[in-house]
Amino acid sequence: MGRTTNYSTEKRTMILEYLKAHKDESVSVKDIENSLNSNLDKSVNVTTIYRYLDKLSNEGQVLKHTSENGSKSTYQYINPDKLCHNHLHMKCTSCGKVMHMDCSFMDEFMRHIFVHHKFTIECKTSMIYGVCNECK
Amino acid sequence: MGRTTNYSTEKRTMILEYLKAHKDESVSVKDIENSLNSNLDKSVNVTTIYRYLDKLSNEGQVLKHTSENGSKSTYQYINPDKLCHNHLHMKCTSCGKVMHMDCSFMDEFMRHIFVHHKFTIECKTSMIYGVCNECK
DNA sequence: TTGCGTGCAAAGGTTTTGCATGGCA
DNA sequence: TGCCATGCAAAACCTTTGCACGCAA
Repeated sequence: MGRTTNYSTEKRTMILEYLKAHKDESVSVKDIENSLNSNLDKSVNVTTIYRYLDKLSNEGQVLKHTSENGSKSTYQYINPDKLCHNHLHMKCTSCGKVMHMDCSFMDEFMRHIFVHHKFTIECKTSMIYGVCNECK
Repeated sequence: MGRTTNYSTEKRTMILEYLKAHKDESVSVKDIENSLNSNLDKSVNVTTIYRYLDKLSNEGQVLKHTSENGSKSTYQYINPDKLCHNHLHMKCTSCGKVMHMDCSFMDEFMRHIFVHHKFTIECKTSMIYGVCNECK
């Protein structure tokens, strides 16, 4: 969790702002690229996006998920105060929204898994897919 | 679920037997390829493996998962009598073993998610990662 | 000035597709 | 015989890496 040097650059600001603006979703590199490069004068290279996302992911500021039936990873900004390693996440396969399962039942669930299935869940990399209320 | 024509060929038998022999794990195409092609006289092409896995996946005979921090998919054979769309699965990131969470608590969990989070889980594509008892 | 950030091109790895051939039913 | 299965090569993607240059501190 050691905070490394963190230059503030225009490109990084653009990427981070996109992530913050879409904090309810888990977005792909393509999403970011397409959005940022619609402003033709201010473009960001894919490599830069990958590297910065990787950095943010290591610092715990975004969650990285590699899932669904493409081989594409998606990334989601998380509020610094959210303890995302303590609860699971549910992603709507229709609209892409990601919900935090941060309720008391989560603890019960983890305990059950641990006691009855002898399995220690790693929330950070797990993702539950399904359909949200609005999309039904 | 409509059963399509299903030719029985030597290659398919080889692949299916490998899957059955590793039904506790979710295996990659590379795994299958490497294993089958250690018999130098009887080799199977990667394309064939992909196409057959795709077919089996559509028929519901294997679960396809695209996860973890590589962009690799893994596949797991499931017994025809297992109702894998009714429960979640837990995969050990260390040994690759996949456990079926088919217990009564699962229903309770699904109900909680549905009632309190207004979210309908799709078990087939979801995967919970963590570490199993033996690997701890 | 120093070291990190960025872009470009190229490479690496996984998965898909087109096409001709082979093989089951 | 009529399809489907297979292999090969190539293409399509996503992601990573090397290297030279740019830029924040």
